[in-house]
Amino acid sequence: MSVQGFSSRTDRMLDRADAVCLRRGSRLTDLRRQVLGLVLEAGRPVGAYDLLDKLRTGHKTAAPPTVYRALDFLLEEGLVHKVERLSAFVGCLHELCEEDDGCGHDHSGSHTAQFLICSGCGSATEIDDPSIHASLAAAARRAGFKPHKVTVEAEGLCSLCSAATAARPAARAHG
Amino acid sequence: MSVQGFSSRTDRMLDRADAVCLRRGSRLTDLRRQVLGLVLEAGRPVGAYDLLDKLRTGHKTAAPPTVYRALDFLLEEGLVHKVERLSAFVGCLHELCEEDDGCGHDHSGSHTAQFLICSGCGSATEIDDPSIHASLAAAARRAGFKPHKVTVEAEGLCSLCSAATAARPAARAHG
DNA sequence: TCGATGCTGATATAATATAACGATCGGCCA
DNA sequence: TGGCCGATCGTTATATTATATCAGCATCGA
Repeated sequence: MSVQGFSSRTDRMLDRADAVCLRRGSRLTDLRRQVLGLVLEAGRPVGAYDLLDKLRTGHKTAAPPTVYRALDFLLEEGLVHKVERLSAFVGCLHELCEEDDGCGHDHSGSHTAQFLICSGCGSATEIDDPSIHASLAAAARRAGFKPHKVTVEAEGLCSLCSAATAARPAARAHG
Repeated sequence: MSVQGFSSRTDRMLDRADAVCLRRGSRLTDLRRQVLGLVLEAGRPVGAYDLLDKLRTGHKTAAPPTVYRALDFLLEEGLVHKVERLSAFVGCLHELCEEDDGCGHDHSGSHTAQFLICSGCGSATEIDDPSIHASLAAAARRAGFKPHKVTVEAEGLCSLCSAATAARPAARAHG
């Protein structure tokens, strides 16, 4: 059971994650569930040591390996992604979001992630554009390269920050 | 002047880099030239502290900021790229390679990089696929996102390693 | 000459990630 | 039942990557 109270939305996503793991014969332990919950609640890329701090509020003994091991598991299962440019982690909404039920993607084992990272507000929006994926797959094939894990990251300004910056050049964040 | 002897190929690339900087009004100082030379000679992604070690053979006093400042400059000028997945740096062949004279790409200020990273032999091949670029630009536009720096990294097996692995599963490297 | 700017030297420290070893828990099967 | 085994986690220590800060020095233009 969770020591911390997560939002009901997060809890539903955790239950989905649980089901996914069950189906695959892997175990979403309390600790892993806790870490995944923290990542999901953050709603933005969050660093391992930030997670560690939060984890410690309900788990005094946690140390770096505690959170890194949990993250390794979650990455392996495709439940979270790492944003390389930020050395930070985000939940994979395509796996866990109820709104995305019918998107048809199967992320299991593909380990591919595409992000639009806003340097204004720090958000990272996961896109999963089939045409980017296809172009990359084609280029790899031409090179005789067999891709295993693929990272696509664009850093720039989201629409809100871009509008805000146009209005007042010193703007740092929106909502 | 270089303290270390670089290959004549590297020297030619350094001269090109010098010309590029001159054209832009930036300065490829001895130190920066030295660091760029080390990156180019490596011929594969190389970590900042590896560079530091090499730099120290001819420059006893070098410290981390020495190499990071040089790398920041080189990144800004598009003369090297950072491979995020490896926290390592490679020369941008499209800027510096004589063979690529007529490729028509203008990388200046675009800060985009696409790599095929082989986990077998540690090579990182820069591709610069226009269709990947176009797909990404289109996806960003649809999201109202203005990309500034773009990273595309596929980790997997290059053709040589893939062949070697098929032949003898324990293989680690080719040539 | 003066100040502004850009580059480097040098020390210290922050931030991110892993190694290594032992303890515990559960399942599995002789 | 008892013992083995693999998976998970606790704990300490350390490795790796990156930045902050301040001082010195050169260059350039006013």
